[in-house]
Amino acid sequence: MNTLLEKKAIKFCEENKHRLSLPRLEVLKIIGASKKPIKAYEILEKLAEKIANPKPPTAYRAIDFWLKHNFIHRIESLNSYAACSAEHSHNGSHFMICDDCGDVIESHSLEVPELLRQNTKEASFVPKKWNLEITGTCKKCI
Amino acid sequence: MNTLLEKKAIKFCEENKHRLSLPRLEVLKIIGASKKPIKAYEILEKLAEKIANPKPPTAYRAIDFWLKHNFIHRIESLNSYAACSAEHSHNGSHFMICDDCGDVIESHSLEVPELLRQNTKEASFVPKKWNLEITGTCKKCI
DNA sequence: AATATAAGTGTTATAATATAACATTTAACA
DNA sequence: TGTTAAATGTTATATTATAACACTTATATT
Repeated sequence: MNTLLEKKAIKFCEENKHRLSLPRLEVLKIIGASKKPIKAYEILEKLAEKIANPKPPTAYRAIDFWLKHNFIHRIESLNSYAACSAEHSHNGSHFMICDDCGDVIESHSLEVPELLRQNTKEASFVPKKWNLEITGTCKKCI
Repeated sequence: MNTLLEKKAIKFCEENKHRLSLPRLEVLKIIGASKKPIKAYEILEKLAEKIANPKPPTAYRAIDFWLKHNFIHRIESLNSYAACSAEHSHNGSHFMICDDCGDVIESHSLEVPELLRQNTKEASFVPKKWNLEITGTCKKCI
């Protein structure tokens, strides 16, 4: 039984001639199944249930692969990784991180990219990727 | 000869009854004097010119102090620290990071905080801090 | 089918970043 | 001047991430 994310991954790898190896697939599944952003060494622990005695590079390589292709995001302030919840591919990300319960909400407001366009234009800066992280309190914890 | 940043720090510590200890002062000077964001262990190296054989916690404590009081920012995607270039105190930051030359430009556009206000309101999220990092190419490197 | 090649993985070791824990010192002030 | 809170010194270790190189796998020729 494949999730949407896995299907997307299968399709992507076929179309782009990337190998959907066991480490890649399992790492993506682990991140996709996690309710909250997950840390590299937590991924590695879970990976050990599927692959014999995996080492950090095995996890990091798969993480880097999915990051590069925008299947997952890195939450910088948490050193953690989360599946991208957008349908479309995008090269920016936007999170609200609750200090209280640790939940992370990914936002898909189109206003940020639009704002960036103007903003970086003024500075003559050519943007490639962007990341916005907001900490505070989510509605469940108010 | 004290820079503006140091004067601000002296005033702040007096007014708030914090100690402007040697590690704190020197760490702030080091970060303030750095043209580009500087890493904790680079700060530690420079600190060794002023303080005998300093250890990581000495640097990190001072860094944390100035972070907490908004004198410096942490550039998450670089694991680096930079003096805040704003006059006013603010609890958000906004950087453009050049992939090419490594320069980091701090922006003070007021549109981002305004956007956040609307955006987080919709999600019933109460924001406390925010950080926006944009990578790309700066005008010198285009 | 044999083979060349590029992509990817396995493995060992180590680098880079950050913090816990506890003893000691310093400053403020009752 | 003794008490206390804030801060530092020091040792050790936790956490996060990558370099380097040998080996394997898939693909695409010929």
